[in-house]
Amino acid sequence: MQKAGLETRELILQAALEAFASRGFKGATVREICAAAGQSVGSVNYHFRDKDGLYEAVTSKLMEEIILRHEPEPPDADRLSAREKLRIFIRTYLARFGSIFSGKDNGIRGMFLMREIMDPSECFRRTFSQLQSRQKDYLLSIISELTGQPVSKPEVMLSGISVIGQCFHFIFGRRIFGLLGFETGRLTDIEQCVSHIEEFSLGGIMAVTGERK
Amino acid sequence: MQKAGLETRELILQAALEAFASRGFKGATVREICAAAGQSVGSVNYHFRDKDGLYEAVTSKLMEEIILRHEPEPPDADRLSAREKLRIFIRTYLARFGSIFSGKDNGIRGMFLMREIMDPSECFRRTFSQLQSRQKDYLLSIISELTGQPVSKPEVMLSGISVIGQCFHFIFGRRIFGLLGFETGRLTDIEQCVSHIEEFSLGGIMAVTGERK
DNA sequence: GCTTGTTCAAAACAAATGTTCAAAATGTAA
DNA sequence: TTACATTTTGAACATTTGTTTTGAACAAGC
Repeated sequence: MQKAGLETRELILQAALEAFASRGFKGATVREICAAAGQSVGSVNYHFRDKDGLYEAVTSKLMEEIILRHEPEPPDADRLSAREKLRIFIRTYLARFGSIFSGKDNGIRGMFLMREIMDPSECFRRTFSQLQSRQKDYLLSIISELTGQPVSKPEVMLSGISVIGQCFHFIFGRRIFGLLGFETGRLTDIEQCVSHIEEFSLGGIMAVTGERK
Repeated sequence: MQKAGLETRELILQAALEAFASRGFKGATVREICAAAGQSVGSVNYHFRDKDGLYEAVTSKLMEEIILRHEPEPPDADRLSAREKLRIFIRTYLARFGSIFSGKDNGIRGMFLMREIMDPSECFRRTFSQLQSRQKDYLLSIISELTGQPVSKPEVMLSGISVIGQCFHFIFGRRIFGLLGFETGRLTDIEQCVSHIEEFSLGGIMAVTGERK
């Protein structure tokens, strides 16, 4: 395998990610992708067999990148209080998904993920499920530690959904905040969002589980 | 205009909604739509000019239906306490959007909406923006009344996003709860979800705005 | 230098898809 | 019934699009 071969492969993958993200699998054409990559139409057949092969390559590459960056538990978790862990969890969630949904590439990867969430391919389903499952377990353990209640308690699980729901909406909602009518200016400061979600969630968790801090 | 004409128009609209929702604009073909509606290919041209016209008809009809059912403020709002208003707001949100995202038609309308959110047409943008804006205003007024703080306060707006975020995730998350790894069985009881979001949000709002109930 | 395997470009092909149109069918009113 | 408007049909057309193929350019090994 020659160096040039790998390079054009990457060029096509990048162009394909953008095209699939913004126009979907059917909407994106291999001609358009190859043109954007400065390659000829035949190159898709050579490097990826066909359009499906290209799509799968894009998906698995993206999921690999994401899963590499998404270790839910920080390495020094042992020395942190439950409250600190919660704050770090929220910040990490916002930072990581924030960069995916509105990062340097204008949220292209986020668009791609949303399309996959709505209509998941096998590769995505497997990877994402595993990713989210670990994240959920860690979050529930934090809430459990915070409240002294077992993770099996309904209130703990429901609180977990509430926390994730807020985080997700602060990220995903950006795309539709123009529609939602919220003032979006303040939300550029991630740390302020983190502080809000932390305080709000702590108050909510305590209220739901009947504990007082 | 004859009666039969209106009828086939509706048949095509229904089939088109399903096709567009599950396969997107590009993915759905007019042949497939017409076949599902038991009509010939030419009928789209006759009733809707072309595929774009059909799509716009589907969108505007759906948005009309939705906007009719989404008056945010209940008629007897004056006689309710702020807390009751919040609970009703949450219940209404879950019920209405719940039926859209997982109702009798298997969430087809929700799928269509998600596609529009990601890549909004002009008709959708206008209608949805107006809808969400009224909903936001009403929610913020509730929170303002609840805390005695003006709606302009950042904490009030942030709390609004937290409440909406939870509601949205309890609905939308169903579609990906299988992926998320949460136990989804309990969530079939809407009233339990309402109670949780209400308690959690009250605790959160009070914690964030520094009030005690 | 010759061969071989790899990479790439462009033309060619076949299938699909949106659109058009003229004729047929159907319904309505006189 | 007759005449007219409305609706439906399905074949035909032009375009788009995924795929295949053929040959050239290029590097590496003998």
